[in-house]
Amino acid sequence: MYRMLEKEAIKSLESAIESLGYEKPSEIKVEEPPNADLGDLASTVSFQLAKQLKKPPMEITKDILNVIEVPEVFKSVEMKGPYINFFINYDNFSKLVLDSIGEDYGQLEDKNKKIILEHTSANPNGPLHIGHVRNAIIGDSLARILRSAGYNVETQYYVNDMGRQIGIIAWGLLNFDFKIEEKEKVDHEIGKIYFQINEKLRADESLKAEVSALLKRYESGADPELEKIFKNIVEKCISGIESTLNDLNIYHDAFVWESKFIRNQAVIGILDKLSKYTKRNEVLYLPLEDYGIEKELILTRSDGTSLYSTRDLAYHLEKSTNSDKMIDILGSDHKLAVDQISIALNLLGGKTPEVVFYEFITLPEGSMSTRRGVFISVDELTKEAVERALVEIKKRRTDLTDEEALKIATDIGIGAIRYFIVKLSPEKHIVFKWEEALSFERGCASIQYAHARACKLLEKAGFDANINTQGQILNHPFEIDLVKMLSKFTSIIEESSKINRIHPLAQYAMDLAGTFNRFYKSVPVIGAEEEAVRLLLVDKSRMTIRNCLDLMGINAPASM
RNA sequence: GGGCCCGUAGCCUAGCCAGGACAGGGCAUCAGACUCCUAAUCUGAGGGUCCCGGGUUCAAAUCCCGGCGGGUCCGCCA
Repeated sequence: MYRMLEKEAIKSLESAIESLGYEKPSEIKVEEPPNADLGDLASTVSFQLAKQLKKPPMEITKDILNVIEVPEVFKSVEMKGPYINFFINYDNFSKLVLDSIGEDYGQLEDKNKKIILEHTSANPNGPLHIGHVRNAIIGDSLARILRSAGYNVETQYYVNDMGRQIGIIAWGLLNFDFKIEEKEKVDHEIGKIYFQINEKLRADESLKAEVSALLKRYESGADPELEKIFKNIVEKCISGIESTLNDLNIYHDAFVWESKFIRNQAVIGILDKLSKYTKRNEVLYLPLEDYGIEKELILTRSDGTSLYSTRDLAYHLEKSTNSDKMIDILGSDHKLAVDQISIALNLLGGKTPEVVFYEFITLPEGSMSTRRGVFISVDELTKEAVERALVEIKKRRTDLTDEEALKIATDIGIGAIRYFIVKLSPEKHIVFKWEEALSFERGCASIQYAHARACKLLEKAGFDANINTQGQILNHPFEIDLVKMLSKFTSIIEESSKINRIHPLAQYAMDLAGTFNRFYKSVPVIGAEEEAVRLLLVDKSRMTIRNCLDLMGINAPASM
């Protein structure tokens, strides 16, 4: 609804400028004035025209105001200095906004486009740690936003089952008496084994050749026993990872194993197609100087085996064929690799992936490493988050059963984690601190709290959606603020989906909750003369907050 | 050494791509608000060389150039 306002304002400005015979600027923008006294939308078009017309902006503003036709949704258009400011007619607008909000508010029209979004794709050599979780949360939230914006989104986890890491684990299981015993969560067990085998490899460098030989044997596909061993490790580890992700409300539509692209000959086919561009010394490589990249893309090792990039190329080509658009979520350390792959992909006739890069999460003492066994696992983080939330809820509610309290604490704990990640621009480096990651005041919990308040209020009032609001209007300033805030939801979704960024949603959710809480605190609902229309406003707020949280993968408990 | 990213109150951060009205939030600090729909809330206050220096512009946190500080990449790793 907010977008409609902007469009109406711009349209009226355009026709005013046209009727004055001025040359129209290439783009007319409207912005929000710094405070409500200055209206709801403002244009600086007079500044833009000043140069061309050699007239002071103030005079241009006067000219425009003389001829402008005020669109119906606005009460007036006024001159505020050289700015042209629009004032909304809230009697009409409020009704329009309330009418436009339903249970599925935020679900935009089908765009009829298929997007394959790859995220997480962590190596199956141990549990997810808090570095990986940034990828997963960004990916899952973006997928939700894109779906809401009307895209058909398939999320994929690319499973690296052929990498050196898995080779190391397999080699260790074959040569020492390590066993996957599943006494604890299996991905954690594999992570420990991986760490221990690395210790042995560090002690004796010559053992690395044995790992390479094993990888070569696996890639050849000639050893079904070995295949079983690799598959077993990877499947088990992925099952642990998947359960971690599920705890965070993250579900992938597909898991795509990279070995598939060796077994189905896709990699061979690609090497063949690229052969007119590739060169060979000890290795097969694609020179990229002509494309402004100094570093060549290596496609096969000197022993003839493929590399991650080679397989990834095949994977991207498949995604390219099966979608209108592909999006990858990747750590910014992959920037060079993506540039390289993209060029190769274009040579092969594939599309260029859109990539969301994020910076690392590090610990105060330095970076994490599965190999060195230095990391905080996502499972630890989740457990801690829920425990802390449970302490908070027990402080406030004595009427709940343990089961009810745990359920709410889970929603709050997970919400805190996801919100902590979602609210930040991905290009910001994060130094992980428990207190920052798991804050419950003015954090995600306060958004969930606003929702719970709305639910409780409606319940108490015995609200019925078919309520008659005849003759009641919203005119309290906090009601107006809330209406306006609600109306912005769809434009935030549209905007976020356009730029593949999720943090505007987080900001919006916080602003919306704040606006609702202010209204709740100062405007009585039950027993008021305007009770019906206010209840309706509360109900629409409830839907909007819930749907907004859902786009971030956060549950909205009805009671807290 | 070269490429990319980041630098905004004690701390975290939005705004930067598409330059516009006194740079928005949050945490922390201080002062207030529960006989009234849940105080995980709300109201108010203090706190800023928008890293530094040039430039472009009527107008720069935002664009350009040059520095400084931090991160990251430059593997026959993924």
